[in-house]
Amino acid sequence: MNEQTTKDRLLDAAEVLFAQKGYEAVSIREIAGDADVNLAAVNYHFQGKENLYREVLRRRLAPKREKLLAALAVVEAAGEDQPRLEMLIRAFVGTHLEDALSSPRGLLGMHLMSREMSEPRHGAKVLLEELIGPVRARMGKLLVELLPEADMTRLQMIMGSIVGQFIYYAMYWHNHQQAEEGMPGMASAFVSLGDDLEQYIANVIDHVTRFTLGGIREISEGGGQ
Amino acid sequence: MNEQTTKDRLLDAAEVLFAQKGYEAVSIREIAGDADVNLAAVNYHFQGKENLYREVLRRRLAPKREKLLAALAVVEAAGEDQPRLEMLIRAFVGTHLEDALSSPRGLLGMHLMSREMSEPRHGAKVLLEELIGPVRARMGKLLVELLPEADMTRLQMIMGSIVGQFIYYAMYWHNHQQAEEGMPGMASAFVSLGDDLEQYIANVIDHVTRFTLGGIREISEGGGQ
DNA sequence: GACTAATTCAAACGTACGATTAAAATAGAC
DNA sequence: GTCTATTTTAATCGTACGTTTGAATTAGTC
Repeated sequence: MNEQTTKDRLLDAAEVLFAQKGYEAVSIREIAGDADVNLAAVNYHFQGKENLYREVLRRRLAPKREKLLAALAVVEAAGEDQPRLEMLIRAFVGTHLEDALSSPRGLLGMHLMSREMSEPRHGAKVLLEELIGPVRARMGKLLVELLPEADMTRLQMIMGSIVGQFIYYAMYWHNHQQAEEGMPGMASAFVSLGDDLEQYIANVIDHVTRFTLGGIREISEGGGQ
Repeated sequence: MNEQTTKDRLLDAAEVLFAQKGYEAVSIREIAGDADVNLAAVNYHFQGKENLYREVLRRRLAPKREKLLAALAVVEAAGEDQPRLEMLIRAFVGTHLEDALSSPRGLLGMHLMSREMSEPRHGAKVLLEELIGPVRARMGKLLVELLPEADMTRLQMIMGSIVGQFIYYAMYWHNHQQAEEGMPGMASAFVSLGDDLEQYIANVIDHVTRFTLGGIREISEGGGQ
């Protein structure tokens, strides 16, 4: 009847719960219950809650890292006649967000990563750096190449502005979905950005790309200070 | 010897701990211990942990709301000959961040708010909306006035880009400070954005303002889609 | 089918938590 | 100084948590 192994059932259930509520708010009893698995299985297969969490992160983020590196490689290979800066931004934002659309569970990875970036958990910091570090390094190298006149601090802040927007829009969808169930008073203050995830993501990709390009241009033109 | 009331000691200790570790990771025993106060005082004065947290938020965010509304009023009063869009962005970002510099504890309010915005706690949602709702409403009204050609969705996304950057840079400082204590390996991947908070904040205000203005210009010029 | 290793299971362990209680101590009013 | 209301204190309650245990079950090998 159930083809999945106990280990996979646990990973699946844990992923949903961790993404929805955060690490601390989820008990392994709840995970085991959702996975229809005995409580002790968590410790048998993962040697503890913290490591289960790390495995959830790794499983979702490692493929995403590869997709991102591949997308950046395309930009690297592009000729100088092409709009490589726009390609770069769009590749970064688009790959991230389209991955979230690729499967019904894709969005969970974005929640997990966004949460972890805005508030790194102690036990997962090293893993997170292993997963996003290479992407950041490669993107940084490309930015240096495409914006040779900018110093390191400025490049760092540009990346911050991109990532900041990006995380915000991921969190926004998450919170917006949760807010809709039972908080009608909240809705009046929020203008809906669309109820269709696919359309929302397309909007965000387009907006962040153009907004970022404009921001970079403004900063680059002005020169120092 | 100690002039502060028990209530204030609790609020002060709780504020630091909640900002540093988040609501769930702090126990009322820890708060009472830091405040040098009996455990039961929390429930006597605040009727529970959740309400203590709300009072911490309220105490820090209510004055900030007033400062923001005052700053926005100045922009509203400005004549059309002045660069009101730039004034608006700078007022919003600057007031937020300069408040964080106004006292040694000012930064705590930013952490609390950023955390709460990126992941609203159930018990504090209504309070948060009461504190940031009026600011968002007034700022939205101003944006509509200054960017009459943009539709609601676009304005909403512009505000998202501003807030997203803003929260990211607040969190960044927070995490950066924590990362420095005992994670030297992390530093290699991060380019430091400065160790001086005052300089950091000045940089962020300037960067976010210019970046945002560029982004808005790019989006407005392009027109629809 | 017997033997072994891997897995699942029910039960319990120790701990930390938020909350409550009733007595003790303090402060304020007259 | 006495009486009352407020505040502080130590002790305890019930609960939920992550983890551990040892027996029961299943799967794999010859």
